[in-house]
Amino acid sequence: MAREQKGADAASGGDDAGGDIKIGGRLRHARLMKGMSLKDVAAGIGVSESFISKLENDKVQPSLAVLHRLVALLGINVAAMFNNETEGGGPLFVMRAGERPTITTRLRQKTDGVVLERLIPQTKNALLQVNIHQVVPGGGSHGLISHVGEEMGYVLEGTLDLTVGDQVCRLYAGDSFFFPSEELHGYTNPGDRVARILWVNTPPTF
Amino acid sequence: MAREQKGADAASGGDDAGGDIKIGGRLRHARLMKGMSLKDVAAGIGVSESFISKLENDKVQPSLAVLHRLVALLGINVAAMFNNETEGGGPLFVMRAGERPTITTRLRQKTDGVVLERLIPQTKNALLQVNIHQVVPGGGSHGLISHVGEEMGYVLEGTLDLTVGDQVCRLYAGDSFFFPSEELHGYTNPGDRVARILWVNTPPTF
DNA sequence: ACTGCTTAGTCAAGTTGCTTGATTATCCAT
DNA sequence: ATGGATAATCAAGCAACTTGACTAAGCAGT
Repeated sequence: MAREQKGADAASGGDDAGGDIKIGGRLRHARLMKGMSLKDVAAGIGVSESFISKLENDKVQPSLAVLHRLVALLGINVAAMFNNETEGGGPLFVMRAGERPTITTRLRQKTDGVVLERLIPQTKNALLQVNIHQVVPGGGSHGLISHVGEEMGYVLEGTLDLTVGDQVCRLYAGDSFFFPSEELHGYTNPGDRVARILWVNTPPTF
Repeated sequence: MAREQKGADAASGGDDAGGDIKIGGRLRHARLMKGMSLKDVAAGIGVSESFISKLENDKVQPSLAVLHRLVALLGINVAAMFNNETEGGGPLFVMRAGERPTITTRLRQKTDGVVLERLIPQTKNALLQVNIHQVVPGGGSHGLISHVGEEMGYVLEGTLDLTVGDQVCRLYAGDSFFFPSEELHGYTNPGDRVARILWVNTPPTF
């Protein structure tokens, strides 16, 4: 009686739930962004902790009701789960060295001579935000930004005085840094030539 | 889940071992940079896991023999424990240009002559994973990885042939790229000198 | 309706990574 | 020796997460 049975998910390679779209990774990302644990999320939407675990590992598909509560709690929208399309032709998006858009950010007058150069497309639901900050000598960003997530940077050239919390650190070309975005952070260029820093944020939303 | 910081023992009166120099934080940083667990380190130098924990929490001072094995395993030198540079206390994590661990990784696939240089510590639930890939001429990684998330890169120097899905693109110094990690991707270095690419993944949950 | 299959969701046990308290072993100074 | 400090171990515990067995609800097809 035991017939050939499975075959259903053979195409999608494993024990994921039914071969549907995989949203687990994005859910996990959004959760980690908010600094929540499985238990937090589970309690927040009224399901079990293990169920969230299975969701994030694509072992199950949530019902619409659950999904709705979930995205509401995580501060994302349902659309963010499904559009994995980068606009344009293929999935690969390349921006050439001289052809990237530069944004002169003078959010306030405190942002002296910082030019942002966008390295990746800014889709609305992106998980990454990467820019090259060009800071003129004496310039800097005294942003008292404090958002969730993590950020890191790599000094391409020049010198940078980076302040994070109450730590100040002078960075030179080739140095890299990392800190949780909750910390207040700002920077200035103490050198006498332009500093260029490749800066990575996650996530850009919220 | 806010991060609990405890921060009480800064005044050297706490339960740290003997009021000596505190090397725990640096040991932990070095360990995280290598992406190792307490158990890994403990097994690597032949002590118990809990002992490493106490070391990193400055509950105990290692013997010279243990310290020697420790720094050998972590790829640091004993001097790095005692020069009172910036790092140690706060949330900011800085890796100097020449001091980053390089991992001659043979990822699962054939990874010909690719050296990874880790730019940020590798914790379990990190949202970012950033490395500099050093690819020798003719070398490359044909990783058939397909995980959830996004990734991007920035060519620091050299030339790279990047394959994503069925697209192939030749990249030069200063170019940047971006694609969703679900796509199969690999790369080779078609040039005649080393290529260095700053590579960002999110999330590294696989 | 009934039967059977699939699957969202729960409960409990297991795993991992780390911390802590109690205990033993080792060194060093009287 | 002998006692005290402490390096190091063992075992228990905790928190975050995963996994397997189970329950229940939906949706087919006779």
